[in-house]
Amino acid sequence: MSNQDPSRTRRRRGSAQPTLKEVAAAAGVSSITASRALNAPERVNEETRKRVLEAVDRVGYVPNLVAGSLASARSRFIAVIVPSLANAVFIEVIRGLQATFEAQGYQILLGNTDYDIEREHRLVRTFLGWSCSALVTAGLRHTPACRDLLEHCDKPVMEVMELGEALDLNVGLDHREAGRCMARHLLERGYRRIVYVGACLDKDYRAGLRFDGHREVMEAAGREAPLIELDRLGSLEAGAAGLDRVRDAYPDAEAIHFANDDLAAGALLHGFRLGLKVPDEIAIAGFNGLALGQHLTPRLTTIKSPRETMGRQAAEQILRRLDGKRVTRRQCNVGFELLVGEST
Amino acid sequence: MSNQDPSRTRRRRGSAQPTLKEVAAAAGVSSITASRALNAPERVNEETRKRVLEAVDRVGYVPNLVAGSLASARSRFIAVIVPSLANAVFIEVIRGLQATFEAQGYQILLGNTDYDIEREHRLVRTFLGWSCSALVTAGLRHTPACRDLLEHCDKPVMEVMELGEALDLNVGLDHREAGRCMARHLLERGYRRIVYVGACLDKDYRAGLRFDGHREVMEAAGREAPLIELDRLGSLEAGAAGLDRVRDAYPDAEAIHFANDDLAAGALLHGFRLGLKVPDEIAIAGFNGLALGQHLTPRLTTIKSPRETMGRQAAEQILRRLDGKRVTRRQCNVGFELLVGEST
DNA sequence: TAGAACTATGATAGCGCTAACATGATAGCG
DNA sequence: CGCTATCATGTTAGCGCTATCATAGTTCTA
Repeated sequence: MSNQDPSRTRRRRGSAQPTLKEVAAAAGVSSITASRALNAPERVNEETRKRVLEAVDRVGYVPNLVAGSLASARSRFIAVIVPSLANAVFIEVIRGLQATFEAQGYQILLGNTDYDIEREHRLVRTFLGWSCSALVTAGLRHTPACRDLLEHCDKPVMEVMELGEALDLNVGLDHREAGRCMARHLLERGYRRIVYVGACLDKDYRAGLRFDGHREVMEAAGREAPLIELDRLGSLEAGAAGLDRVRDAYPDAEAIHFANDDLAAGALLHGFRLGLKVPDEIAIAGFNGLALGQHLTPRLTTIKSPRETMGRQAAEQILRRLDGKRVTRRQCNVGFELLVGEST
Repeated sequence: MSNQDPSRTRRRRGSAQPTLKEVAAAAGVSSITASRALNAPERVNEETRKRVLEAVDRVGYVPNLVAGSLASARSRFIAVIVPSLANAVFIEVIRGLQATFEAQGYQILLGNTDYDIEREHRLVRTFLGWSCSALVTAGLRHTPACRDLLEHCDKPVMEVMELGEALDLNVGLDHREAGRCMARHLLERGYRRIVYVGACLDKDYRAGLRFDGHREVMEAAGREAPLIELDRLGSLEAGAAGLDRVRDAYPDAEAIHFANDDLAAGALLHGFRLGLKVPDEIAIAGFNGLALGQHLTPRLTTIKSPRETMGRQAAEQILRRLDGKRVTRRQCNVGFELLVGEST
């Protein structure tokens, strides 16, 4: 059986949507002129541009960005990779990135690693496959293969959240120093038996860095630095459990340095339920500077990091680089601020 | 000055990355076989597949998804459009969507409208331009042009959060009924002078629907339904301000029905700072069932909606549709649950 | 054992757009 | 006035992949 119509050429129909060619025909110009009218208006006569825009409306044209990206070998995608969406901290960074990038016509591709650097690697591959314009990832730890990809992809790579030996661009803060800062504060307040409570420090290794700073200061002061590690990531429940575990394991503890505000707030609220006097019976400190902590009674002592700003700064640096400007300061320390409440 | 080598054809270099063709050459097969080895393994001999995969590793091939999408006229993108990233509610829905879609190899394209349906329209255009496989948007309200795009794009369109006259698929809950439910609860508890406090009800119109339900029940009971509208969206600060405004404007109010838990928790915490007895002096109720409310003392009475589940269900329905299966039940009510705490 | 059905692979032609080069018209300059 | 510079537009050839059709070999069926 032969083809019913051998003269008919092979058929393939894409999206059935109107294409630039049709717009061009409707406007009486070539398709490249239509393309320019949309993407580089200054290169086209005012009159012509108007005609093209009218034609766009008339035929209901929606640009095929996939085709455009393939042809130009670049997309207006920015890959953003974070370890978790459950943690408000990352959401705020994303918000800063998003606001800045969207205003410049970039679209964010969001990836979630669940604190797994293998998944990070997979996400990086995928996003590179989308010809993203730049990559933003939370943290400095990657698999060797992922490192390799990032180093050789020839796109701006931004590592946010922490400072250190970065691949390319880096906006963040010094977590070890933040840990030291809070430990010093607690010692200054006169507390001596201080327990650090973290959750999954292997995953949330930045909290691990803060603990390192904490321990450093404690040991320099000739004090021990006991650690309790919870097995669930930051949540109010986990914080409540943490308080119980400290009271159980270290009945004479005077203060608890929590790895983050979720845990600390959970402990504070739990302490309240138990009728515990904070900070007289036990002092509580956190990290992040979430709004919640500042609305509790007593207000939570914590360290505030400028997360949305961090996102904005990261985005701005990347945009500068994408505009062809050399970025001189590749590393940017956004710092942090000790907020002293009544909980310590 | 002529070209240095006129015989050389026009040059254009894409990403300088290895392509499928190179992989194919390295594996000694045609590029289409290499393509199949990666995308339809069952259509290729076991041996051949292995050789291709080795070649992929050898040359460091990263698939160009843009080219693939153009050729196949579909991408593994799912567009997700939410009004805000500042609101934990949407984040949780996104989490549900993300977990389900990512497991199936789909990538989420996240868009944020800032509660502006014009921006929603722009985002829909952009995402359609990316040949996304499906669209998820929070809510049933769109500009007419956006409606039109969504109706004619021939892709699964999922409207989440609320139930109603949907374009295509719909997973959500009945906000009006939720408002009724809480109003009934407050009346049953014996409160009579009840103030509803919302924030930007024109934007957060779902909270407006809940107020409608609330008012309906109040009026049926022969009671008034005073409304106080704040000008900042849900936050602890706004909730504190809301409590102050109610005490100022309605000194004899017995209960406050807040539009969401952020406001309610803010009020509860503020009341605590003021030394106000809740619920004796004033009862407080919220909506959402956030973890925070359940950790406060007194526990917040609220209505819990299964947000992550909503995301998962939405994703599953879409996946079913994308797999070619007809979805019979286009509308899915995920319901809600009244959580009675000690705050009422 | 002829034919159907299936398996494994390949050749070819796009997908819809834009980079690179080309062209013709007009303006600017000494 | 000839020459270059600039502007507005067009022609052509891909970007890297996959849909479609084609082909040869193998297995199954009656």
